[in-house]
Amino acid sequence: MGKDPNRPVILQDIAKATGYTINTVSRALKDKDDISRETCAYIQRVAREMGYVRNYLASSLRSGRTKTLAMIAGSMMNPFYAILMDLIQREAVQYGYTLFILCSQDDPETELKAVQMALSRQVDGILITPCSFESPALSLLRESHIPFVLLSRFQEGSRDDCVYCNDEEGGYLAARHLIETGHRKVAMLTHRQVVFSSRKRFTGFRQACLDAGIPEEDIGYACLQDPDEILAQLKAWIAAGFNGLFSFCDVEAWGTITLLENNGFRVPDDLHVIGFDNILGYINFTKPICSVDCHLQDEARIAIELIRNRIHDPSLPPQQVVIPVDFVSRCR
Amino acid sequence: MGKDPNRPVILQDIAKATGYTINTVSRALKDKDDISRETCAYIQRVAREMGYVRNYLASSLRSGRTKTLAMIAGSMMNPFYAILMDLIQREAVQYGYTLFILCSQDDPETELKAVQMALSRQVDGILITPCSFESPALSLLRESHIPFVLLSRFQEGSRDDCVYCNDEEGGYLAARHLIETGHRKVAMLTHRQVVFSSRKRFTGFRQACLDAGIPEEDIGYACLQDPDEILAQLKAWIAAGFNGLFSFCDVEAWGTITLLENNGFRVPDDLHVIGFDNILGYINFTKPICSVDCHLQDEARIAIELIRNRIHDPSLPPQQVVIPVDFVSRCR
DNA sequence: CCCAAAAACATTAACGATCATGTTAACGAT
DNA sequence: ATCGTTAACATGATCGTTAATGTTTTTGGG
Repeated sequence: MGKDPNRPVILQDIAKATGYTINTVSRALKDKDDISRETCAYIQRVAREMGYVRNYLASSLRSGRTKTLAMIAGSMMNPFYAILMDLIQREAVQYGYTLFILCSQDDPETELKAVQMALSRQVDGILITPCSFESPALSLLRESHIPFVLLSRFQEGSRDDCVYCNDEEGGYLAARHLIETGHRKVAMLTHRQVVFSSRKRFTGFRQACLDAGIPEEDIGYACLQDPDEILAQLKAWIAAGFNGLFSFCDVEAWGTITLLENNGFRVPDDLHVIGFDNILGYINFTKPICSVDCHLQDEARIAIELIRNRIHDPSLPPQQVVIPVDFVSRCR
Repeated sequence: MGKDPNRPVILQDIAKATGYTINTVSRALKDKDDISRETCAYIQRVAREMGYVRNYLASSLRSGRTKTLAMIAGSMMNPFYAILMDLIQREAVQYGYTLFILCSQDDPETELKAVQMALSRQVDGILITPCSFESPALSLLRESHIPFVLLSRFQEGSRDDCVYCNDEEGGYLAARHLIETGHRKVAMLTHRQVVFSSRKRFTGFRQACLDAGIPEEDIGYACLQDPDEILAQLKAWIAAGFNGLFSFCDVEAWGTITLLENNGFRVPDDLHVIGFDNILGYINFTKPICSVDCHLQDEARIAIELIRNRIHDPSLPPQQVVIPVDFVSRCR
């Protein structure tokens, strides 16, 4: 006839146990200031003893704030996103936020569903690296009037909140490093046309080459996905005397290095391959490569800062933060 | 005087628009069977047109099920966990679950907070790779009567639901591979004493060696964290004629390989290093190594299956699933 | 043609918390 | 002594949805 013994403790139980009302208990547990010191301490003690855990569903439904964020990224199999997610999670938890994770697998339809799911969950804000800027998910997001921040993505002329690194400067630094270490025929390789980042990085890359007096024909660029095509391109470059390669990112750089080594080439002797993101600042199980440090930890910190600002004041003007980069040399 | 135009559409709005009651709308949207076909279709159409998204807070509060799961793992910077998370997310979404992600940073206190947070969020179930089996988080979890599944963790004699791979068999296969490829002095190296997995893998490893007639003194084992100590141990082994190394996992194997190569050794010529987890089955940016495939995708699938079973029927006997492993050779 | 049963929808009461107001008593100032 | 103020708590409504029942209306069997 008794109640379920496994039923979680609710405010009502504490109210009954302490003789105060539910409201007073609620306020006491939130350290509101119109409860006397002793009552507050007493209620909190009893709550702790009874093993009370706040029901966020009820709390959020009433208050309108869930203290949850959603992160929507392509895939956690890419260490870049995984590391970013880890950093963001750590940052979010500092402010009492819990993080939903949704992977779009770089598929616009899945991404749209992810946004819908996040909206369904009444998240306070969304952190997203959209597949593209034509993504329907992004349109829905803009219509929904829910705070969101674009991670590592930036569209010229957009009014979305975003945080991204100085890609152009990064490309410039990358080229300058290659040039300073004696490479005079250099190229950039990217797998997927990640809008803007890729172009920006090449813009800076090219500029540094021109500034150093390298002629146009000695500045290579290719956007390829198929390993066979990539290998063919690499062979062509090497045959043409190219000896420096700037990869779009570290992950692609390692892929390229593995590809080269598996095909009898030697890195960096045949081709000096450098990357972007400086993932080695966070993990340490791969071959050391030179890279552009885009300070992911800062990006995570700022992303949370931006979303908090936006949640706090939806009328803020667009917040667009560019993170400065610097070059990390790991040459022998 | 009008209402907030950005206010999301709720059942009430649809009720008003269609002339039915809130309840009917709710039931129609859930395809319940005591609403006529036409009414159901009509309501769903209007709901879609009005851009209705279900409020999970209210829904969950009332129904008692949140359709959320929490995954608690050490860190997403470790690709092993990141990949597992990605796979689990994909699997979870198939069944309508949204995933909270919580990182414990392998710290028992943070882990405990993560569990409390998950409980606060009223998740339907928790997937966790606990720091240790003495973890207070695990105790809380057991007391809370909330469904949970241990990932890649198993404690002899425990009655927790869990899914893990056949570590002993994996170790056996690893050693057999080393032996078959001509290595007669072999060792296993592990960084952290991950309870059971590590011991089990060595048990199998050692057995395979003994079965092949390798004497005890030619079977090495070390559990070290400090890179300097690891390097010293590796040097000692190599000096003693050891030429085969079984790393606890792929990530550690790559770390070891990088360490060796940075110190003038050559892999696999000086030391053939193999790993565990077959992460290369999911990512492809690192040096190819031989590894034991523990079928992470199966683990993810089964984890979700187990948690769903447990949610559906809390009285089920403990479900403990061992995933068979096999060896993937990537020798040149 | 009556009654039982089913179909299709409505009504009411939760779920567990928080918000906006009430209420009471104590206190100091005038 | 009166009034206003504040401290400390209580009351009632509400968040948006779903579960448990009601209430009609229709249908079919004898």
